[in-house]
Amino acid sequence: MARHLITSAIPYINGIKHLGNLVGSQLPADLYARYLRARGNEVMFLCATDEHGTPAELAAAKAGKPVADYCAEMWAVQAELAKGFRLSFDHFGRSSSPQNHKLTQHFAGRLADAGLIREVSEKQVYSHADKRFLPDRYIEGTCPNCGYDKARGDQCENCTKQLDPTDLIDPRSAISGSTDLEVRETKHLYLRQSQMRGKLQDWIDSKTDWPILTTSIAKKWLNDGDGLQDRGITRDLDWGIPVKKGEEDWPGMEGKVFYVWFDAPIEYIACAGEWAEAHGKSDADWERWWRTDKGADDVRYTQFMGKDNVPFHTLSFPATILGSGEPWKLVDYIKSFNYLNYDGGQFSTSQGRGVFMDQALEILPADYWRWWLLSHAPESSDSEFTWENFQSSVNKDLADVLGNFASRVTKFCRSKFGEEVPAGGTPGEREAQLIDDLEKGLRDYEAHMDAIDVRKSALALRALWVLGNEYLQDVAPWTTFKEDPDAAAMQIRIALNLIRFYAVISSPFIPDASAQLLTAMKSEDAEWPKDVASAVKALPVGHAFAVPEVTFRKISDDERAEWQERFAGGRR
RNA sequence: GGCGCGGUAGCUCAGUUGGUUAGAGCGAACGACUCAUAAUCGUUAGGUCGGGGGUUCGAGUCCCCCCCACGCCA
Repeated sequence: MARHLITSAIPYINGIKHLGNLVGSQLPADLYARYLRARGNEVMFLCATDEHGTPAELAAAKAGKPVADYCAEMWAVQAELAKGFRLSFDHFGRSSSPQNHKLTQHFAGRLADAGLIREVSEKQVYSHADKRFLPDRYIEGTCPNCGYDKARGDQCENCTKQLDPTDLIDPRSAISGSTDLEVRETKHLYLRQSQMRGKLQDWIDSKTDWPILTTSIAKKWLNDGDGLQDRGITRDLDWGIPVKKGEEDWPGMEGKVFYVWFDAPIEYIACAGEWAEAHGKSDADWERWWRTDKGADDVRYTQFMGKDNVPFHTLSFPATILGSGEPWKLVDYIKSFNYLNYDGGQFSTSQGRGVFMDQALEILPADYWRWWLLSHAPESSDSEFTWENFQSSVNKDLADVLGNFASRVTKFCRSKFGEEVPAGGTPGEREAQLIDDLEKGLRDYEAHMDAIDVRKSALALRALWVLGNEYLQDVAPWTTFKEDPDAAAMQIRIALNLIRFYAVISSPFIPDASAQLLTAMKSEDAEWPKDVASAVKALPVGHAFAVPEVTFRKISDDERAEWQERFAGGRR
């Protein structure tokens, strides 16, 4: 039994995430967490909302609410959706928590002491009407290059030219439209990542088992151009963690907050502190997950994220941790994902294109989505959601292969032997063969799960389901029953046990259906099978069961067409 | 423009350090079966592995050039 710390990239507080976001981090992280727990490991699975920054402030203003209230509400919404998708976080925290305030300030202080922070004076646009500094992309004006009148301060969308806010003709605030702008001098803190380049390079180079996607992104940032650049870690905003050096004030930094990318990953750690508080535990209880001097040296830490988050997790956050000089746990393995596209294009929040987490749960139970998303996870390249594919995958894999297996076995038994595991007969060569095949298949499945090969795991699991149908088809108890009822009883006894076996091993993918099947089999034995031979005898002769409700219903062509239409976008 | 990840059967994708007739699932055709959610099981068909050169006894797998898609950056 090992100890596993698992984190999923923390979703931004602003708005409801789409299925691409879900499959890019939270869902595969949950799969892995559930699997490791099922195998008897001690698991700490953490996630949180990323709450700071300008977008949250603007969304709150748009909703007419104080930003803290807005974040609290959106956190509740996201927590509820996470629950809806059965994401089994040990704690779902908030980057705005007191724990994260304290820890972020602590890290900044340590980094400053280590000489890894420098102060930089820069010019930024201040809006009198908005009473705030404007990030580049919140300044609009006419492009000096092409004359487009809605160019943003960072780039012109029309001609794609990169811009500086001061390049714009007739600049105005994208928030209020005000032209009462002023360029002001302001001071900010920069993390001297460039100083850490060697250390980070060595660390990345030591991770030979990481996916190419992960290391290639990290190496690009380390080596491109002049190499890893220092990054600003503060902003002139109200909403965020006040800049402090540990517990002390930071002269010259009054009224400023840490930039969201600096405090967000620290929330991974702070979240464990929130977990401890929420469960009445001590500091030692969470520190044993994060401090290698306090018990975390035997922890294996795995992070899940979309490819856009890789630079922060391979470079910025490790720079923070290494730079602190304290024995915090560094990540052991980063599992990163490509993007999921939607029906020939991208998911789009602004156009309402694609399926979002709340909508998905409105039309179908979580397991349907979990199965499709995980069995098609964008591991090696971007992948594509299509309704045809979703429909055929759900109908074939879940309804026909697994659901129907449970149905045919239980109904046959009920009609011939009644609703209990029948006695009689002796397993023979064919059963030995089945057990052998299942044993190999199970090992294959476990190997893929251990390696976090999500798609391959799904394929291997499905192959195990197929073995059951194959066996039934082969021994045909409905025929056997006519000449040798005892033999048929033995065959169906095995098959009934397979239902329980499938429920147990499928639970990381489809927890609700697994629970339903286990309930139908009236079994509480959900322990991961040590070997198949004993697993197919777990339900003894005479053990009562019930015919389960339809475990997975099919998606009709009409539904598919209707949903395709409904989520095509362009409705907002 | 630079860089990155890809371009493998109708569809979604596997293909370790180059090595016998390129694989899986779905879809298709045919057959078997009838317990079951018109489900299941079996068989078969289907690809000049984006294009062109090269290295090698041998390349989807290495090198060069080009084309296409996506992404990142300037």
